[in-house]
Amino acid sequence: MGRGRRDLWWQGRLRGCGYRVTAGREIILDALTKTDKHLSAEDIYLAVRKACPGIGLATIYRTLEILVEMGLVFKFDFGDGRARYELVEGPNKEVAHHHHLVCTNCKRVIDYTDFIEDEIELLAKTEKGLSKKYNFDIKNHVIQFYGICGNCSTK
Amino acid sequence: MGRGRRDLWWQGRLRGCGYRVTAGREIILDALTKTDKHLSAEDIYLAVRKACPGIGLATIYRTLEILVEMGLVFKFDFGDGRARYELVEGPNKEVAHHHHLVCTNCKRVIDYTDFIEDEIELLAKTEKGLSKKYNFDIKNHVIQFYGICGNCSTK
DNA sequence: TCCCTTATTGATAATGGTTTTCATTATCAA
DNA sequence: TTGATAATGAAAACCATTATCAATAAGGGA
Ligand SMILES: [Mn+2]
Ligand SMILES: [Mn+2]
Ligand SMILES: [Zn+2]
Ligand SMILES: [Zn+2]
Repeated sequence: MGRGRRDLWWQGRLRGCGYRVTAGREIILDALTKTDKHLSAEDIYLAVRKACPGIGLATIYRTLEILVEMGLVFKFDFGDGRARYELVEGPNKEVAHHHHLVCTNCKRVIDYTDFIEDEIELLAKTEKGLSKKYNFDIKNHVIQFYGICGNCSTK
Repeated sequence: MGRGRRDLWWQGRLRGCGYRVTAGREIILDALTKTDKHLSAEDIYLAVRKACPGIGLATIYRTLEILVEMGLVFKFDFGDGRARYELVEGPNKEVAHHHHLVCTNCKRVIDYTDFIEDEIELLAKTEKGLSKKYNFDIKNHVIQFYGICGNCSTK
């Protein structure tokens, strides 16, 4: 396992898109890599402040916008009034592709990877058909199930 | 085909949930029934003003919140900074269940019903499995494909 | 290594969709 | 018809996100 200077994998992608490599961008990407939660911009802001106290919230938003545009990060709306961000894929694919169960009552979000194989297969077929019929270049997809989680239904 | 007083189908549901039947609610539901577009609160406000000039924007928001909670209306986020609303199902199912293609460039939204049969079948299976495993009562789902539409890619 | 161009940043104000407040009005059961 | 109370409109408040702008830092070239 490589032990060299860490987290170089995304630097090339940033530079390739004409962006500069900065401490803020490194630490934000770091925060997203280290968690399995669905962080809001403010969550990231607070987490990142420890290692980089001077950072501004605007930088968080600007960086996230870039990362989403580059396809490194997903931006989600789970219905709680703020956007949530999640790494698409880690350097060695530690983050698996998955879909979401969203509780409309407590806003809890459950990642699931069960049944993903069948879904992926169907999605591939559907994407191909839709791309052709609607002349639409599909980049990614969102599948979310909404309902009431176990915690909320027992009350 | 019945010809009696129109649009009574939702009145029972409103009352059943403890809500009163009002002119505003009727006309808002009417606007949603009459269109195949994905209306924002302001779109509805402007459309409804013609028939009900005194109505306030706050009433639109309050009514939509109720309709979403009752399951008569879907609330979507297509990434253009405002929520979009769409009738779940008309009185006689004029509105078919469908999914969406969303252009991340121009924000255009395409409804599609192709491939829906396979999707529905898979979703039913997936929902059953997820409900049991995660003790989650699934009420509905969202499937959206993101990408670049034909208009945007030719430029 | 130093310079220079310019992308990036932090602080702050502005924006704008949505929610809240509150006094007035309308619904509907009795 | 009446009374309890839900619903409404106008306006202000809220608050996540974006824009502004002067200061700073990245990095290609000398
Ligand atoms: Mn997730
Ligand atoms: Mn639609
Ligand atoms: Zn819950
Ligand atoms: Zn487009």
